[in-house]
Amino acid sequence: MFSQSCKYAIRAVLYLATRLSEGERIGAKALGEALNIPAPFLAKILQDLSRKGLISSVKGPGGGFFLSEDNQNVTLERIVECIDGPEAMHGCVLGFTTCSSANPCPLHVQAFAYREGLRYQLAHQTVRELALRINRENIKL
Amino acid sequence: MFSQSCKYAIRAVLYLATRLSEGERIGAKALGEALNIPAPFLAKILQDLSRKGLISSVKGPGGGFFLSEDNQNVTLERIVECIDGPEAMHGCVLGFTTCSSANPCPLHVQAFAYREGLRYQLAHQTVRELALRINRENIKL
DNA sequence: AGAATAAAAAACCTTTTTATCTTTTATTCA
DNA sequence: TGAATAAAAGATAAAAAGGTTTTTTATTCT
Repeated sequence: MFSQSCKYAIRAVLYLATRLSEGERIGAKALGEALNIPAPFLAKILQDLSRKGLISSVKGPGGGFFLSEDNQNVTLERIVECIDGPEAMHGCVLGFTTCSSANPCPLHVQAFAYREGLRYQLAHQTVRELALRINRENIKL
Repeated sequence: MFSQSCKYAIRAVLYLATRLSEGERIGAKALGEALNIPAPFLAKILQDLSRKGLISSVKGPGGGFFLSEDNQNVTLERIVECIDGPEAMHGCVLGFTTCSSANPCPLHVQAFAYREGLRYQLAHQTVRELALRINRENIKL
């Protein structure tokens, strides 16, 4: 469903949203260690996200990655799009180019329900909202 | 979700189930052409399925791939397992090793509910049953 | 028996994904 | 100002997925 990079990206952003206090920043290395993700690889991913304005960063001593107020209003869907591309959650499960409810592939109904359900969450839930739930329900990253 | 190989495998098996009459067989080359799948690559996949007894084959002139009575009782889940491995539909969406309903990842509830729906179909629907529906509803492959 | 056919098997190549390493640039702070 | 820090950028490496080619083996049909 999601590429490895995309999974890393989601976990990293949620870490920034839930574990960093106001004004605090974290470097790629420390974040990699905290989440058990290869740090140089994670750095690449964070730079992608930063370039597209989904997360923020500052260079130099005391610098690192963090989320601005704006960044917290980003939906998970945009993060997925940024890393896996806009088609990540839209293609047919069986790879049919013509698959639709009018012209369904053999697994269309089940697959569509599954994916749309998840996609709805990703599209409608912001990082901020999800972060609140993670804290409230004490969910691990 | 499914690898390219797995998508090809499912389509190929469903072709055998719906387009071949009693006693008929089809070669990898013709099947590749019919389904728009690179034939040599498809051949390898078919050989995997054949080795594990999910489809049948005979060599030599007039030979090719086909489904025995037994083969038609195979579930799609077994085909997916054969090609993508047993964990294909079981891992956490975010790649957490510890993800479960007791210890959920941030997307667990949504992802789990919808994925189980699809998995249930794959696990309980045989190739024969799906083939009937494909014929009844005139679904394209 | 021998030619033709087609799967099985094995080796190989290409592309994409995942991961690492090195250099450069911007920032802070002493 | 300059040393230290950390992101940005780019180049490289390793592994996996996707795809092709070649050789071998089994079967059929003349």
